[in-house]
Amino acid sequence: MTDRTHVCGELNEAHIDEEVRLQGWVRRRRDLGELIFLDIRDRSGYVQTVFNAEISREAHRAAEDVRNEFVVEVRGVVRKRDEENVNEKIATGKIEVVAEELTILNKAKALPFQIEDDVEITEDVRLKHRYLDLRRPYMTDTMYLRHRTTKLIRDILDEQRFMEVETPILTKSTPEGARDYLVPSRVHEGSFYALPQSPQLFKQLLMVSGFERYYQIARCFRDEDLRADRQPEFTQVDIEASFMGKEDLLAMMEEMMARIVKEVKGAEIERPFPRLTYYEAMERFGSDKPDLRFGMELVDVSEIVKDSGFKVFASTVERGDVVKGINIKGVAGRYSRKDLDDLSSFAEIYGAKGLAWVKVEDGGTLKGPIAKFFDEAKAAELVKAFDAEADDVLMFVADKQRVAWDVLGNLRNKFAKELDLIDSGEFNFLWITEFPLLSYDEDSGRYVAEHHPFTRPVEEDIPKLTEAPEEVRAEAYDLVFNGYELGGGSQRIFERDLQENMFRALGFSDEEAVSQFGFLLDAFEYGTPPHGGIALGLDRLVMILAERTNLRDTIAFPKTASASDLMTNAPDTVSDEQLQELKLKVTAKKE
RNA sequence: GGUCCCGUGGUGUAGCGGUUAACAUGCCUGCCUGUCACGCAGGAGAUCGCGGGUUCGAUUCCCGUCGGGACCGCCA
Repeated sequence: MTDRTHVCGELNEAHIDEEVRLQGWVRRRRDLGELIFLDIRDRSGYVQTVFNAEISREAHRAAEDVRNEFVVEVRGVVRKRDEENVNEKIATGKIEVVAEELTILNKAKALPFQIEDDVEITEDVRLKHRYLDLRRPYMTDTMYLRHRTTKLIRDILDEQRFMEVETPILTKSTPEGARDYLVPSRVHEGSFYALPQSPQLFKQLLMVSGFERYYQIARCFRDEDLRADRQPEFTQVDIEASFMGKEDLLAMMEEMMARIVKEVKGAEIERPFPRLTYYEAMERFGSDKPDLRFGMELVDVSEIVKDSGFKVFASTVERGDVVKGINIKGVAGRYSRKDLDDLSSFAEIYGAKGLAWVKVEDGGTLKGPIAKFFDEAKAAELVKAFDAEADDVLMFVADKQRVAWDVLGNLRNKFAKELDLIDSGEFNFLWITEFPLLSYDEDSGRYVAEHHPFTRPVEEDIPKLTEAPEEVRAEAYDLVFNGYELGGGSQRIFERDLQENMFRALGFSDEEAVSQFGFLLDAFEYGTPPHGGIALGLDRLVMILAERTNLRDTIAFPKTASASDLMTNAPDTVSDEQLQELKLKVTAKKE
């Protein structure tokens, strides 16, 4: 076996009359008797080869035995196709290779599914045969897009004098945050490593080390339930910088995003990215990761409806909650009374008791089950508040602020999708700033960090850390891309006493703080520079760029919704010997 | 932990309280010199996910279970 001389997808008219040796997979075989066509595919694409019995009886004979996905070597001569035989649909369609010799390098059984883009295959079949699924051009293309994105990120950060440093995978379990994946230690019986949820502490310690600009394409692990955009192991572009203010960091990230979108999608995006405070994002869009490619903003009508005849609304405002709504433009004719009533179950998912609606008719008249509660003046006020016209539908939620935000934010996205309001060619980035530093957790009866415990409070809010923790804003920023949370970062605490105050605000005793994070507190005493950073979800970035709605399609070997790998059958039981070595006893019921 | 959807030849689907379980594609055989989703003719291939129940009879209805998917909770 000799090396190939060319790759299939790059053959063109410049190669006419050249003798070539190709190696690849048989994409498809078309047998016309004395004439056989084999499409030969490699990573670069595919090209048609012709086996004509009149040219080589032997090669033709060999081609008769070939089947789809055999790996073959074809020696032949590139020929221009006759005008009528040109295939405009493929890159190599103007030429073909006249085969003189065929060697079967390896056979293939009939496949569980065809290697094509346009076939629907259920997820479990794809995952069980992932190596075949990845042969499909659209999967190969996505993995290549991922590679280019990653490469670009490395190039850009390198230009900016960032250095890549690897941090441990076997690390320490710390309180706060997601559930850890644990790894038992053999050497230290009864002790466990944890897989990192992120390299957070290590990257901050690298700042103490004076590395100044660090990055890592880092694998992270969180043992929480999965979603379409959440895998138990995922990849973060992890970045940290000393002596680099927030503005410089955000500007650099914006440039990175712009270059990636340009390179991968060929599109220009506007900079600087818009910024919304957390509160504004929630008030206007009901989400801390709003998709700004469409409008449909939330409107607070509490003041209008508080003295209306509709008791549900009035009493909601009475007890200090809110009535908010959105205007779904031009759909009154499209949705029946039943369609709109049925949306209540959608609202209930997010904890609302229900959903109210009115249709707007000519002249601003309201129609629907609750329309009768609003007199002419109130109706006019509502129409004005929503900037409503005939054929609009107004949807209302009367509930706690949080619930109103959630329901309407999700409703907004649902309708945008349903009404096809989103231009898929648009790339929308924005920053969300001024997150609350802490929030009160009812279950544990204490404050928990919204971002993480190392996030720096906004300077002027620091005094409030003890008396009014929920009012403290964080020096944090999230990057939102097309309605997905792409990443988040913050300026960090770098002083021991402030960090200790933060731990106290989180309800840690000083002993607990030292036992869990003593190494960090100690490090802060040896000259720690001001620093901050950000982490981006690489899988999500690729997912959005590849226009997928599912993270699995951007990961070569992903897990199912129940966190298993159908190809290797992980996780799996282990032998008693292995357990004994680790001094572990399994109490789970055997199946 | 919870809610919802799906499970039928290799693959993707249809179907129905009693069927010879249908269609497309793939696979196998034969024919074919310009195909490129080649075509034509023929053929093989299904314990209808698994267990239980209702019924004279269940692939079909019910319950459970397993597997896949989406979502709520969870994810600093």
